[in-house]
Amino acid sequence: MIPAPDSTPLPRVFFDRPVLEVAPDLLGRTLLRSTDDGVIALRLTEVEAYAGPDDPGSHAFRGRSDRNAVMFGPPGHTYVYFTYGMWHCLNLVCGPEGDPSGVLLRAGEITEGADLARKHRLTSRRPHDLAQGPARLATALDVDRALNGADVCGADPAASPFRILTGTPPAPATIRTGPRTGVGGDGAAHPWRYWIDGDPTVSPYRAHAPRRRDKQ
DNA sequence: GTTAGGATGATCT
DNA sequence: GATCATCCTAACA
Repeated sequence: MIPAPDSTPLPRVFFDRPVLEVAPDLLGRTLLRSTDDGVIALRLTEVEAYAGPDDPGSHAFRGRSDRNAVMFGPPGHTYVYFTYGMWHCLNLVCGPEGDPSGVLLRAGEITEGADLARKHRLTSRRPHDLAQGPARLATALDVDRALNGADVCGADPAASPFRILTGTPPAPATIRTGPRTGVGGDGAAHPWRYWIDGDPTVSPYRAHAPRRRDKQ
């Protein structure tokens, strides 16, 4: 069977580029998540780039650790971390091996397997809520630390829990950029958040709000 | 429609 | 002990 053009898996060379090229290029692509219960397809609509060891917003900013080790590894693998005590977030490692860059997958549209995604997400009222926001996205796809370091470009597609398909990239004019969510300080200066303009699944922007430490 | 606050734990200083 | 690339609910306009 000859796969349709838009269902070709992206090869590793796709991710072996500067992360600021890869991130916008991921919009409109389809992330395939295979589980024992079925397949979920997600059309990516919002991502953020985390660019190397000098990016103060990046987990790799303070060097390599057990937690972020896969970011320093070869491109085309997942980086999954646990945050805020209850949520997971899913990233894709980019750039050549040794360059700790990655793309945070922030939001997308479930195009297949919505029932399965809904089962993973306990509270979601509307279809566009299912993967609207990085933690929701990871929850909908049933992603946790067990999937950290998974190969997205493995030789045997059947053996991988993830695959990214060519999909249908949006017209460049509809790609918007802005500051990243929740990144303050020097990191906020860079417009390294990318989304598809007007897409209902894009998460609402929340500016970085410094924690109040007053406790009278 | 908006906003404030609580939940919750690994990681790093 | 502070931080954190968040989400959800309740309360209010």
